[in-house]
Formats: sequence, C-alpha cells, structure tokens
Amino acid sequence: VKSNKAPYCIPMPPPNVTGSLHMGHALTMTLQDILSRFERMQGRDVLWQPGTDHAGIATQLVVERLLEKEGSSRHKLGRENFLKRVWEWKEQSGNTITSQLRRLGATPDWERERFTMDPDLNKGVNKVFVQLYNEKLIYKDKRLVNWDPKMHTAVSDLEVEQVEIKGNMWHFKYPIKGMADTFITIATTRPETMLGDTAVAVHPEDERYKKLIGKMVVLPITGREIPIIADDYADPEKGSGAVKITPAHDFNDFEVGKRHKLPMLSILDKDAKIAAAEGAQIPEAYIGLDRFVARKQVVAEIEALGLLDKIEPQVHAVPHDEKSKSVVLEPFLTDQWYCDAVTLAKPAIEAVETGKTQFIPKTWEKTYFEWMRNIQPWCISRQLWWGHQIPAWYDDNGKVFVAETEEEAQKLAGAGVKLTRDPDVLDTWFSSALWPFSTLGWPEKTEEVKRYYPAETLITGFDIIFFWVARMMMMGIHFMKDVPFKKVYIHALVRDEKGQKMSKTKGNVVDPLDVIDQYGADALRFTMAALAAQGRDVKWSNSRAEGYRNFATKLWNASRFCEMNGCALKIDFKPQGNKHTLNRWIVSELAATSVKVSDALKAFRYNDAASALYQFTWGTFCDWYIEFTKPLINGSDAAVKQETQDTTGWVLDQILLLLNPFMPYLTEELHAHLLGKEKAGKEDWLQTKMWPVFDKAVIDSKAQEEVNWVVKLISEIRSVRSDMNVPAAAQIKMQLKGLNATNQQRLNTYLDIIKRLARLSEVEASENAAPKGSIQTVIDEANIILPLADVVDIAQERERLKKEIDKANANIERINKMLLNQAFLAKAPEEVVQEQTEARTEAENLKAKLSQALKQLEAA
RNA sequence: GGGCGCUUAGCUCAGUUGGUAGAGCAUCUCGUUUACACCGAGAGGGUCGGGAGUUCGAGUCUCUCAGCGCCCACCA
Repeated sequence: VKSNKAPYCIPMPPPNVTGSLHMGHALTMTLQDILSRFERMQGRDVLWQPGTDHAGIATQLVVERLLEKEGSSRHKLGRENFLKRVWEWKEQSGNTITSQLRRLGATPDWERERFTMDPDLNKGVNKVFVQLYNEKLIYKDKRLVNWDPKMHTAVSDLEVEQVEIKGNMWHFKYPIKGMADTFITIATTRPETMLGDTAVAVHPEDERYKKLIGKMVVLPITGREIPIIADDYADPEKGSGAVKITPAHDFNDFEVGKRHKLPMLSILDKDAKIAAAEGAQIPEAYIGLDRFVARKQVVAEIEALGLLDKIEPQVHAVPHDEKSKSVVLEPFLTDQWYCDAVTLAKPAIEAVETGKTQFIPKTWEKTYFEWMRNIQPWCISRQLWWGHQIPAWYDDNGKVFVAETEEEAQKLAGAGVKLTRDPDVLDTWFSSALWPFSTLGWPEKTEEVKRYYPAETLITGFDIIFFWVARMMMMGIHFMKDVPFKKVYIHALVRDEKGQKMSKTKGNVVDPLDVIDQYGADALRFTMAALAAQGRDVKWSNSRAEGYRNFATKLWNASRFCEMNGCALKIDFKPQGNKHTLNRWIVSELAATSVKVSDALKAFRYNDAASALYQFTWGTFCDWYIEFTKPLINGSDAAVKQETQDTTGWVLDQILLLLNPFMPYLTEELHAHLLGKEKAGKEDWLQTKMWPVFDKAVIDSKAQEEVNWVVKLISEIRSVRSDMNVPAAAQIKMQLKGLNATNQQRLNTYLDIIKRLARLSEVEASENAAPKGSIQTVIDEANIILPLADVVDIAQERERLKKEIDKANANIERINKMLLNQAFLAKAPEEVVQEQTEARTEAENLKAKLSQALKQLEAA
C-alpha cells in the first residue's frame, strides 16, 4: 500500500484455472494492462487484482476425463480422493494461464494473486451464505431446474443453449372417461413425458372444449385418470387447443400444476431414464428405459392402441448444455438452494439508474436493466464435488443447520446430534460474485478493503454481464453497502476476420501465443488496442498485426538512427528552452499528441489513442522531423546541432513513454538503450515514470504554422513531379512567384531542407514570368514554377492543369450553392458563413492562378 | 414474439455536439537519399444499404424498407 497516492483499483476477471490464453484474454488483459500502466504513470496507487477461478464444472470435467483415460472415475476414487486429485491437477496445470499472461506483458499485482478456493476466500463465501440464509435471502426449494443427466447436476438457465433440432409433433388422442368414442387430442414433441401427465388443459373460453372441462381423461398406457382443466395457458390457436400438462417435466406445465394443485409425477431419474413414480402407474416394461428409447416405445404403443392421430415433422428448439453441447438437458424436479435475486437486484438496478455505477458504452445498461428487472431466483447449488461445499448440515430428520463451520452447526443442532453435510457445492459464479472484496481480505477488516473498495474500473466482455457483473453488483451492494466498481467498460468479443465466433470446431481459432511468436507481444497488444473501437465485435486481422509489427520495427530503426547520430537522452533536458523552429515545432506536436492519447484513454477510446501515437511516431516524427533535421545534425552550426540532437533524443524518449502502456517490451528496451545501458535498473523503468504533462508554453503555434507551410510546399512539389513523371533522381530548378514576405522568409530559412526533400537544384523567389515549358502549381498566394523545357510533355501538363482547374471549379460551385442561398446566409452560424466565404476566395484564387498557368502554356 | 446492434474505398474498420468523407492492408507508378524495402515518395478508388422526412445543410437526427448478426423469451 503506497498510502500517499490516490488508490486506483481494477479487479481482473479471473480466468478459469483450466484455461489457456485465447484471443479474448489477450484483448481484455491488454486493455486492462494499458489502463493499469497508464494510471500508474498518472501517479495513482494502482491495484490490478489478479487471480484465477476454480471453474466448477469445467475443471471437474477435465479431471474426470483424465481419470477416464486411466480407467478410473471419480466414483471409484470417492469424493475426498477425487478432490485431492483435482488439487494436484490445479497445482500442476493451473498456472498455465497466468504464465501466459506474463508473456503478454500483463502487470497485475502478482504477489496478491488469489484463487476463488483459497482458504480466506472460502471464509468469505461461507459468511455470505450464512448471512443470506439468516436473512432469508437464501432458501431451499423444490422447483424445476435444467438437469444435466450426464454430469448429474443442475445447470444455470444462463448456460442453456437452445439448439434447433428436426423433430416431430405427435398428436395423440386421449379417451374421455364415460364417453365412448370421444377423444381429446393433444400434441407433443416429447411423447415419453405423457407417462407423467396429470391433466389436460383447455382455454376456459374455448367453445370446442367448454363442455369437457371437469371431465376425466383416461391416460393411455398407464390407465390413470386425469382431469380436463381450464387454464389461460392453453392457447386455442396452437395445436388442437388442448394441451397435456406434465408438471414435473416442463417449465410452463410446472406453473399450471402449481395453480391447479396437480400432482407432480417425476417419471425420470437422474440419468433421465424412466423411473417408477408413486401413483404414476407406469408399466414395468418402461422402467429403466432411456428417455429417447421410451419415446419410441410410447409412440409405438399409442399407435397400436389406435390413438395416434398424426405425426407432423417440425423443427423445434431443444435445450442443450452450452459447454458440452451434446447433452440434452432435462427439466427436472429437485431440491435446490436458491438465492433471492429479485430482492438483491433492486438496489443493484438503482445503483446503475442513479449513475453510481456507469456502463461504458452506455448502451449496455439497457441489457443489464432488461435482465435485472426480469431476474429469476438464482439456483446456486450444483451436484458437483469441485467447488465450495454448501455450509449446511442435516440431522437424521432432515432438519437443516446452516453455519460457517461444522462446530457452529453442531452447536445449533445440539451436542450429540449426528449431522451430515449437504453434499452439493455452490455455483462457480457465487464466489466470483464476491471477487471485488473477497480478494481484498474481506471479511477481515483489512487496509486493502478500506483502500481499494470500491474499484474504479472493471473491464470485461459483454458475454458475462449477467453471469458476473450483475452478481457482483448484487453482492457488493448487499455486503459492502457500496457498489463494487464505479465504471464498467464493456468490450466486444474477438472474432475471426469474417466476423465468425472463433471455435475449435470451426477451426478458425487464432492462438495469441502464435501471434506473439510471429509478430511479438507488443504488436499483439497494439493491434488489440487499435481494434478495440467501441463497437460490437473485434475482428482479428493478421494484416493489422503485421502492420503494427512493422510499426515496432520502425520505432526500433528510429532509435537506431538516434544512436548513430548522437541523439542521446539528457535527463535534465528542458524543451521550452529550444530556439530552433523545427525543434519547437516537434515539441508542440508531441504535446498535442500526449493530450490526445490521455484524453482517449480516459474515455476508453483505445483505438484513438493508438492511432494518435501511430501517426505522430511514424508520420510526424520519422517521416518529417527526422528528415528535416538531418541537415541540421550534419550542419556546421554547433549550437543548433546540439539542440537538435538533444531534442531528437528527448522526443524519442517521450514517444517511448507514451507508448509504454501499449508496447511495454520494446519501449523499455529502447529506453534503456537511449540511456546507454544494456539493461535498465528498476529506477530507470519507464513504467515507474510519470506520464508527460506539458506546459502550455511548450506549444508554439507560430512554429506549427511555419513548418506546416514547408510541409505543404514540399508535398506539392513532390506530387507534381510524380504526376509529370519527373525522374526521382533529377535535380530540378524551382521558381516561386508572388511569394509574400512571411513565406519568403520561411523559404530562406528552410532552403536547404526544401531543396533536399523536394530534390531541387536551385530555388529562387522572383516575379519573372514562367519560362517556356514550365510546369506550374500553386501554394497559397504563390505559384510554384518548375522550368523543365526539355523534359516536360506539354500535352500532359495541359491535361493536369485542366484537371486541377476542374477541381477548383467544382469546389467553387459547391460553395456558391451555399453562399448564394438566402436561407443559408440567414440561418447558418456566422462563423460557418465566414469560413465558406474564405474558402471560396481561396478556391477562386487557386483557379485564377491555374488558369493563368494554362494560358501561358498555350501561348508558349 | 421482445430487445440490441450492424450495413462507409477491393478487404478490415474509424468517423465524440449535423458544416466539403478517413486509417491500415491491398492495388498502381516511381525510388535519388547509408535509421528503416517489416522502407521512402506519389496516385487511383466511396452517389456513406434503398426510400422518405426534419434542417439553410444529414454518413451523423427521425421514420420506413431490405439484408446480416447477437441477446432474451417461447415453441402443445
């Protein structure tokens, strides 16, 4: 704790221990690292809190597969040994991801690394559970859950993926008791569930069935009698208008069943095989059949009974487990622990409404609200072994005692009462929900809790807004009486170049480690920043990465240039002391860039920050400044030479500083180099330096104007030369006609530079008429005349001038359309009118000069 | 069914209060200059998905149509 600095906390979304670095990590961690480094350079006491998540199901699956290969299983091992095995695996392989993060250059506070199943974090989990239980915000309930018949566990609604499957709609005729040859037809996509039907529902207003309400149906196969009930749920428009009700195997039917107090017959076991349910009267032949086998069996028997009305092929959505994909989940009636999310969500919604927590971009708040306002009870128990075992104990009568430890539970139950612990574990997201404070040592009253809660910023992907962000909000507010973070920056997901989600099955996965091998970690990071515009997705592009690798090389070469030309870094260099315009200019441009970059980062506009740095470094510094100053460095004016060398070295170092959050490896290396050291000591590290803030005095707008004119002149000459196919090697003459005093002065000052960069042999400012066979162009008030009598192609020059004149004409016309419009003059702001008027004058001036040049050409 | 978003140069994308459309890559031309060919100089290329509206003025605001994508819910 560096107590003299303002704290800045950013909790790292803990990657799964099972994971290895993928592009999504590379993106999110890069963005977090850039921000962490940036804030550190602002002098903040930054805590970027790292750690890993135990990832219940995922990890258990990994180890179970391992066991399977060994011919063993978790059941053979038993719970205790199995857990031992998982821990062993975690010790060996669990830090793969964190070491990969180091390769990426991520700099969280590694010494504070936490794991969601660390002892102190477990303590927090138990405390939260017990308190919520005592507040009646956690309770046990028998409801339908999505059941995974392979893993034998409840699965979160959020982890259910609806997959479109080609199936059938079977229409069955159910006979009505006491009415010979009268049937009521129902339709179903899951015939086997009919064994558990406990009613048939029709709409109360449905004329077709009104008279049947209250009658009994004799359920085929089982012979059970079930009532025909009236319920709004039955939609007369759908199917036959009559619907079978299977409360224990369908979420809607469950609600209907509750309304009508229907029996709930659970006819499947944990493996989703048909099981004998009390009172269900399922024939012996069905018991133990797999659900899909039973389906065929039921259909066959119904058909044999002559009760099959028809079969229609139909595509319908079937719930699958998001992770394993292959497993069809089953609505299953079980006892589970629930958390009263409805209650907890209220203040969490309010916190975002009042702006205590802000989403960036703001549009994600809608997503958050949408879910939070319709939130369902959160099923927090899982029938797994790997995770936080629920701190609840039962006596022989099934009475439950919830306490943080077994001793306390025993106290509650009374001495001598034999207690058995609830075997279930908590949903992984339960412990992740506590991450912003559990990692700081809560429930202990630590310095860190006081200092770093709430966090300033959370950076994460939109895919876990519900899973994680929302839950942290609920738990944070409930237990800490304050939001867990003030800002949530939601970034997109990384997709491939075609916008497809990366997946192993599609084979379009880009491995960030391969990218690092190929282009370097710095290039990967810079690319991520450059691609991270606040849109929906980040499409990975190898060509972009290649471009930024080139950028790194460019910077490296610039540094080499500095070294070769005596441009060293002087620690006490003061840019405001510069005298030469070029040096004053580059410092001004640098200052402007620095502001752009920090403004962009403060607004999470990483791409803007990246492009400002790219442009300044490559365009302004390398392409112009270094080229401009070569003559100065090789020149005879010792004072100017020294100042230029010092400025060059210093600006390069400032670039390294600004670029350090993005490209930490290269910039540190070059910085050390600039200091003349093989390897820099800690005290020299850029990441410990302050972000440059420039005095306004350093910005010299006159210098900027002046140099911009020179740039424009050179560009103009180069463009014409190229257009007219003047050989690059040819040194030609130039005459400037009509030059005003200011620019004449500038011309003299930069004569050498202009000659060098525009490949000119002689330059003169004179009012003489353009010699025959010249090519001409215009810069502001002056004509640029390049006499090339022997080389120039008159016809080509004529074409070129005409084209330029056309352009000027079009421009004038466009502006006239505005300026001759009374409504525009009346309603547009004065400054816009002014602007356009000036633009017109300029364009007319240009046109006049070009036309004159054309006339001269024709005359010659 | 409800919600969100996207459609801008050949490709991938920027474009923050409405005021003459930008970048990288790709393409084409030319390369003198010992920091750099992972380079330098120059050029071409867009009626901003279609239509309507608001406005003096729309890539930018509103409506509408079309195509694409995502999320949630449902599917007897």
